[in-house]
Amino acid sequence: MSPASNLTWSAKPLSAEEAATVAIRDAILSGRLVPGQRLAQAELAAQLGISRIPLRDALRRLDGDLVTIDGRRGCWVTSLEVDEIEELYEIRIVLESRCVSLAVAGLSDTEALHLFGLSEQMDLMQSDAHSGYSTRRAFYAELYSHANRPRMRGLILQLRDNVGRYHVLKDVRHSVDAHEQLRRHIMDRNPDGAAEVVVAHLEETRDDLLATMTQDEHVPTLATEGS
Amino acid sequence: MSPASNLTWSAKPLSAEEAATVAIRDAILSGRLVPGQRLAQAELAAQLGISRIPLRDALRRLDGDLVTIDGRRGCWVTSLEVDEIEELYEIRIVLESRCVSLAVAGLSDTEALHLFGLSEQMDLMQSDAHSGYSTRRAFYAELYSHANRPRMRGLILQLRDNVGRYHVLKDVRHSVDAHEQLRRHIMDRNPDGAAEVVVAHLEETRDDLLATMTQDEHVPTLATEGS
DNA sequence: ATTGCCGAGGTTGTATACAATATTCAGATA
DNA sequence: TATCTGAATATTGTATACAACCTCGGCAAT
Repeated sequence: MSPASNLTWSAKPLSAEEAATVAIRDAILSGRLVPGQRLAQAELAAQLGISRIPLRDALRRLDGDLVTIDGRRGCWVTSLEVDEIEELYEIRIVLESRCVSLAVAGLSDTEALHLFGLSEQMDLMQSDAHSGYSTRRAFYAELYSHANRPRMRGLILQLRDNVGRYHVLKDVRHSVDAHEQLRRHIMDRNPDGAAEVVVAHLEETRDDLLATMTQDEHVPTLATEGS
Repeated sequence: MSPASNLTWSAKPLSAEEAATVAIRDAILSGRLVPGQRLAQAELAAQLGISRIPLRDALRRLDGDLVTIDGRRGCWVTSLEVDEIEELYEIRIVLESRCVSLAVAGLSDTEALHLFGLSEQMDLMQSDAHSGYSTRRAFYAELYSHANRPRMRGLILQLRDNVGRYHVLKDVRHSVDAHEQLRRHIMDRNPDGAAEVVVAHLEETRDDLLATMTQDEHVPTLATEGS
């Protein structure tokens, strides 16, 4: 159809709003902007070298997800309470169990093998926390794409990002263990087994996160303390 | 707790952006703006009596849901293909079965009775299609609020609105039937039964919609024909 | 000491004006 | 006749300027 040289979506002239959107999203996901932090339009626009108009567009686009806008009172990085995190994990469990089941059921041989290799690479190169998160996200994005449910996949990745910001650097032993089981179910084309592993992994991850949040008693709410 | 006189959220000075958001959303949900219809900023802003800036904010807020923005090429009312509608119904089934189960399980006596009466009223006053949809939506919004899952409830209502625009005036016999069964399960505090009824009802509604869409062969895609 | 009431400062919302890009239609050419 | 080119037109993106509102001090009164 088209030459491979142009398949890279080369040199798209990113608009200021799109650039601001990815910049703010990346800053929030990487932890440079912490939950509860105020997002002043003038300051952010100056930092990004753009006007307030495209910045406002970007904030509106992220509103209700990573950013919370409260009318004329301003906007902050969305801060999640313990109850909300529990609920988000519940939604993830419902959606991801279905999605991984569909994905594994429809895998071809080469696709299964590709995912197997991707999963092994993922467990090997665990450098820092942020790149590790990014690698795991890419793996699940690839895996879920085989379910042929684009809206469900988008919702899942959105929920994942929403709750992933709260994970601090922790031991990933049971994560590696779960991935090994998942690899086996992928090669065996076992949808139910894969769904069980994903559900168990999500529950464990959720409990770990809630444990650290409650014991630290450092639930970020509004963070009005300055630098 | 608080006097009923002030519980109506009285006289909130709606901003131009909020007014535009609800106006556009209502126009799309009521069918005055059909799927695929172009949304020219200048024209819409003039109709609403506001500038383009708050209108753009409103469109950005609806983007990805009821409105599709494609860079500098403009925005349209989101048009759903058959595959997308099937997927949205699949997500609804997964989420709503869980949500109705949780809601019915935690119902008090007075709450159950209140929902029972609401459901009966709903089946009696079936005036036109639009107000009927609105009434049913209010019932499910009330029912699902008892599940104490605000994010899940919001997602469900959003999905419901997204797919509800495609329903034309049809016979509602099986709908009345399903509601009667649901009422019984509500009074009996039967979560599993309620979930089964909701799933069956959603599947039937989905099949009806897909049948009319495929037989009419009038799947709205871009609708470039003028008035 | 606590509560209520201003008023200055700062932040957000909105309108206008301009720049950049997509669309369209006329005309020329194969 | 079909297709390609290019300029005119229309629409969107962005910057600046101004208006409206919220916040946070201080001060007075209970």
